[in-house]
Amino acid sequence: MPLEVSTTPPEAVARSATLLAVAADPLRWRLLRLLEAGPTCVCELQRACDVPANLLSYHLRVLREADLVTASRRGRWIDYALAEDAGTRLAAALPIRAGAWEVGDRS
Amino acid sequence: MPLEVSTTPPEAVARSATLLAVAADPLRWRLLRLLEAGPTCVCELQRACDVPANLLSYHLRVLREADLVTASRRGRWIDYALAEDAGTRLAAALPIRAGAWEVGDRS
DNA sequence: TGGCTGTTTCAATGCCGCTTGAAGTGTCGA
DNA sequence: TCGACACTTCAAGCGGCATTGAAACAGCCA
Repeated sequence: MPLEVSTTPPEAVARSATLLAVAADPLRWRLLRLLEAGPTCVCELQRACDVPANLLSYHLRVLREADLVTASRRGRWIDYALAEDAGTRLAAALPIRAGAWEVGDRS
Repeated sequence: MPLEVSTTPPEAVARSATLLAVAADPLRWRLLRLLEAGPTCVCELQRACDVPANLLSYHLRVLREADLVTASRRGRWIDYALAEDAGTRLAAALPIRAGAWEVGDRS
């Protein structure tokens, strides 16, 4: 018998991997980190990141479609904010947990 | 003054993003999860994942080069195991932490 | 030694995501 | 209504990474 482990369903693996991939881009990583400080309008993000506006917009869209951030228009500007569960969902998407090798072995 | 945040150095961002990208592949995600149960030889991983041997070897190499796993030969077989700090390093590579929105807003 | 299994490396291909330039939408002020 | 500003969308182009097939390497056993 070849070591029976509770196998994770393929679509759950895909979801986790995809979510991690969203955070695994340097620019998006930075955006998430910036937004941790609170809602921020695009122009401010742009000043902080120094990238062309359309590129910024593209990556913000990726974050939005992953439901990691939300956007809301305020007059002429658009504020982006971390989704409430963003941190939780990212942490949950990791394949292993910190210190896991110590507990190990759920039989 | 445009919201002074302690900015993360570019190479640190790159390291984190790269590490996350390693975990963000479905097959590698699965391998990490499998290895969480303890050291496992390649042939067993192959049975669990159902992928060609050379492809498996490629992804194990990626994990090895990211220092997320270690390999050790045992006779004819090669055992792979999670690196001790694998979980810690992955968790530390996330741009935001769970529950961060609650503390939020340092004005 | 020769053959077999387990595992890795090499070379080549194809696809997907990042980047870029240009055009489009929406809002405000003159 | 016109123009300026903030931001998004569209259409290519390019590069890197995952995948594949074939060959190489390493250890065991006859």
